[in-house]
Amino acid sequence: MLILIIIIKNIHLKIKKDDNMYVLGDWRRTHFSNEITPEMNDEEIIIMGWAHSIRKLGKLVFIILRDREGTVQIVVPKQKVSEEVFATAKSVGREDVLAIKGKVVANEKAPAGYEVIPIEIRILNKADTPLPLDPSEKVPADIDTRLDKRFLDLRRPKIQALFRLRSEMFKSVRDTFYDSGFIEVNTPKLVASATEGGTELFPISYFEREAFLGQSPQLYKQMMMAAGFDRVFEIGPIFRAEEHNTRRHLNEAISIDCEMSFSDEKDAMKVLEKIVHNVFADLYENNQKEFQTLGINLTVQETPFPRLTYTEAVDIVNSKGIEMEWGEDFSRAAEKALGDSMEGFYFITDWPTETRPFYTLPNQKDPKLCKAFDLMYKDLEISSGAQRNHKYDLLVEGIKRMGLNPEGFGTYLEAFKYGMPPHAGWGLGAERFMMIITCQENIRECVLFPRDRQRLTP
RNA sequence: GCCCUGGUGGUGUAGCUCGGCCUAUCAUACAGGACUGUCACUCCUGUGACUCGGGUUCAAAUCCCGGCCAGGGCGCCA
Repeated sequence: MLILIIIIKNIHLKIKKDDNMYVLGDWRRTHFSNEITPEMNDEEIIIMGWAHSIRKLGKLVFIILRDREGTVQIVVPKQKVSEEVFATAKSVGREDVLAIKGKVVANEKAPAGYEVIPIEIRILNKADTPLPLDPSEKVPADIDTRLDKRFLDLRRPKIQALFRLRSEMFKSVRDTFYDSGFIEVNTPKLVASATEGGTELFPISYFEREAFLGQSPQLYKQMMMAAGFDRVFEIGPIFRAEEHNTRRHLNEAISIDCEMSFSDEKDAMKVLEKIVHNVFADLYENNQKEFQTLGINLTVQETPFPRLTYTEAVDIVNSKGIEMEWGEDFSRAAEKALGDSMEGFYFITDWPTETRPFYTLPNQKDPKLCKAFDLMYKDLEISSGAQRNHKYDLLVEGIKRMGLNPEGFGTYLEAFKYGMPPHAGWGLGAERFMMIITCQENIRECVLFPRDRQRLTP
């Protein structure tokens, strides 16, 4: 008889619990974890998130609930909660999605000085077991495993912090652009021809024609100068079909691009270093929490950044015992030699014209050199730019010299015939910039779903 | 594309040099049990793996060859 009663009671409990399974109902979150304080003692709140870790101690259960902003300890003492709440708490598994209505209790024994005693727990969704990787970081996982299960990897507080910083970086960049008189534009990523030369493009099928994914907004943003926008910027994807296999290359990346009229390369460099400096200053000011989570001590480098001519840089490389001819681009060994002798950000200016694309303006006095620059951080190139060639005839000449066919450039070239102002600009690799800000060795860490030579999923 | 290193439970690893005592180590995870202050809880019991193909050998996780994949380096990357 007693057994029968227990069984019936259990069934009853189970049905009641199932009623609240997966049901959000009219519950809405009242607080994120970081909005709760010990001063809220006795206040009733609703919190929602994931079961980060669970410790069951017989008649006492601790659930660490994790949301976007952090964690909060839920304590479930059998004597202080209903039988149903206690049973639900005992059934919670790691990474289950929970909604908890409960009371804040100030308690020195709790990690944050407060904890929450639940009045009702709703399991909004169960997580399958075992988890394909451990979001609580007890056991490390290879980057390959992590990227395969990225949705779970992204739950880790460190990874969340990194992508929060990425978002804040873009916000800061936009703020500085807007404050400096730039207009944000969007240019096509489906393009008709590969005539720009240089990098390999991804061919795609465009109805009955072949098209390509854009390698750079370069030609379009220059046309915006002919359009009279004066100063434009674009933040968008670029695609490069190079079979590179390194920790600092991606086949799909985000490029922060700008172009400015009635300006030379020195003006462009000033905008670039202002953007970079402001990002560091803004993140330093507003995001210490994220840097703490990542264990990074951010230092803000003052402007102006050091300027080094290409010729000076070659001398430094050679003085370090790395052989390099004037006129060559820097090899990895050369970049590393430069990185050894330079701290933080620096510019390399006055490049040999031959090493730069056709749209770069050669120096009038010494046409062997051109008005191009790279922004480096130690041994990593993060941006390159230049004053552009705004004279139609010189541009056509440049295109021919690079072995390209001017006829393939269509409207781009035409834009130079009907009133193109002198202009300059640059492109900054967002992921490489993030590598520097967050001290990452592998660029894949800075993208939600990286695309590289082998990886096309998830 | 080239060079180096590697691929062992869900995850991360030990074992490989010198083949057999491997019925494969440990941690974590997972399942069950005990526990009212955990915070990497603790304790007990249990589940779960040798990248694929070929070869050498009485015998292969271990040695050889090839494929695939990964990590690192280089090249390529206007």
